[in-house]
Amino acid sequence: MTENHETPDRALGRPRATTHDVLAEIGVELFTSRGYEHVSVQQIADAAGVSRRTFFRYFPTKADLPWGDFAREVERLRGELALVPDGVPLMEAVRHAVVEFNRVPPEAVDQHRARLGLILTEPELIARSQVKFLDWRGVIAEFTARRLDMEPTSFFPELVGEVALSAAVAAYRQWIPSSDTDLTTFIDTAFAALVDLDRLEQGVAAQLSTRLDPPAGPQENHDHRDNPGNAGEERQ
Amino acid sequence: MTENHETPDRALGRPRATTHDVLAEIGVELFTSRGYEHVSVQQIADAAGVSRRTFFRYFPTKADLPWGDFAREVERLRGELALVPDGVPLMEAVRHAVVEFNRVPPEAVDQHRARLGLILTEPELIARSQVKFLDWRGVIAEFTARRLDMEPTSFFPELVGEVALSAAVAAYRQWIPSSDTDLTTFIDTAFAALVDLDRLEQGVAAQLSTRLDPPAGPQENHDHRDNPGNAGEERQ
DNA sequence: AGACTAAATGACACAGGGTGCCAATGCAAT
DNA sequence: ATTGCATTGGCACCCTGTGTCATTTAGTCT
Repeated sequence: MTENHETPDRALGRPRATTHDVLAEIGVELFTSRGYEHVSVQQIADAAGVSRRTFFRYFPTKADLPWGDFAREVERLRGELALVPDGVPLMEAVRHAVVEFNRVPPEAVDQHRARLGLILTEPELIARSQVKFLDWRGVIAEFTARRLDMEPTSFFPELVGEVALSAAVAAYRQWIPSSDTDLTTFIDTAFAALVDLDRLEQGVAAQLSTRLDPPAGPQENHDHRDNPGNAGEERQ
Repeated sequence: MTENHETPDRALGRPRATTHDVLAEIGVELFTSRGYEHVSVQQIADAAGVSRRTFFRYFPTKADLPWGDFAREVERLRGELALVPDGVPLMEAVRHAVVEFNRVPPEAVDQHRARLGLILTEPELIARSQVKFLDWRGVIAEFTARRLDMEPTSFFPELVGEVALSAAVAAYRQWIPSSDTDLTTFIDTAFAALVDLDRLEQGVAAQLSTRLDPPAGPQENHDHRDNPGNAGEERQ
């Protein structure tokens, strides 16, 4: 879209005065400290030493700021899906891809948490998320469509895209305030619950929860493959 | 919230110059004919014979127009859930309530389709939907929380709320352009797929789809009045 | 009838988001 | 030095949304 022109050929014309990343960083900083509504685009532009008009050449909307180069992220998700062998069952494949997609390097965790906190808290950003996630859902829908031999806009592909995003968002919401548990664990648990949805009654729910509330005795091995969800905690 | 003051006690003071419904009707009409972005609040106000300032006393946002009195609708959903007997399994209960919630009288179908079409098509309205649906999800989460004996903001209640909305939205998207099939059928199918998510491979998907595409086989007359909630459940 | 009360409206001003337009800028190649 | 060109900055403009206040229009009380 607007992104990805950071270093195409670096040839001629007046040099750029800023970067998506710089603007995003300054913006998120101001938003978290003063609150989204109390920060004007003018202030962000000033802090970046750039005119207001130029800001809008980098980001189409003030609300796009915390998303950084999200188009690139969506491509990363597409890549994760492409890596999954054809033999893996549909939802297992989606689950694995989404989990891997949400693996963040330890040093970037705090910043990531801040961004997600903003995105899922501030009303105007919550609103914008629905639009930003359109492509995200689309990638899942495309993958599902290929698997089911259907059109990407038909019922089940769209449903799977929608549901996968639901699981991810619910996981984000729980992860944001909890500094102990790894994000991938939440994601993985969400998908596990998704697949067991029809058995989700008091007993089952409590059992699944034990994975999240830290150490309370011997965990029963809910074994999903090589257990991708439980990594990352001892990496600080 | 802002609504529900249409006819409280009808006492003293200057009489109202318009209604939520009138403004909404005019707005949706203009939006569908000229496109959301090309209609200004000023134009809507003019068409309703009201000042622009007054418009914003009825609706907090231009994007709230197509939603009508959504708070009342959310209460209706809460009511549907309250009617479900305690014995019914969780997802079955949610499914039934959402299906009933989405039953629209035949004479209101066209208008409803127009509104949903706007809401799920126009970017700014798509964005707003995320905020509007917050309470909707909350109602499902509360119900789930009571069933699982958990806090409404904990993981599984939020997940179920999120997922239920996903199913509904995916159903809406498919229903909008298809004038033949009843909305409740789509909703019901979506929930059926939800519960069978882990078995959703080529064969199963195709089988579930047969309910939607009428062409082949004995066409079951869409008599939605009878068997409301279990059109798709026949697991072993 | 006339004064009083109160809810709602309308007019105005203002901050902020977003866009179109055009001249100015600064670097590279000629 | 001149030219080419992508990018910037400044300006005007429309729109959304909000605070403020005088004005309207009823019902009610004396």
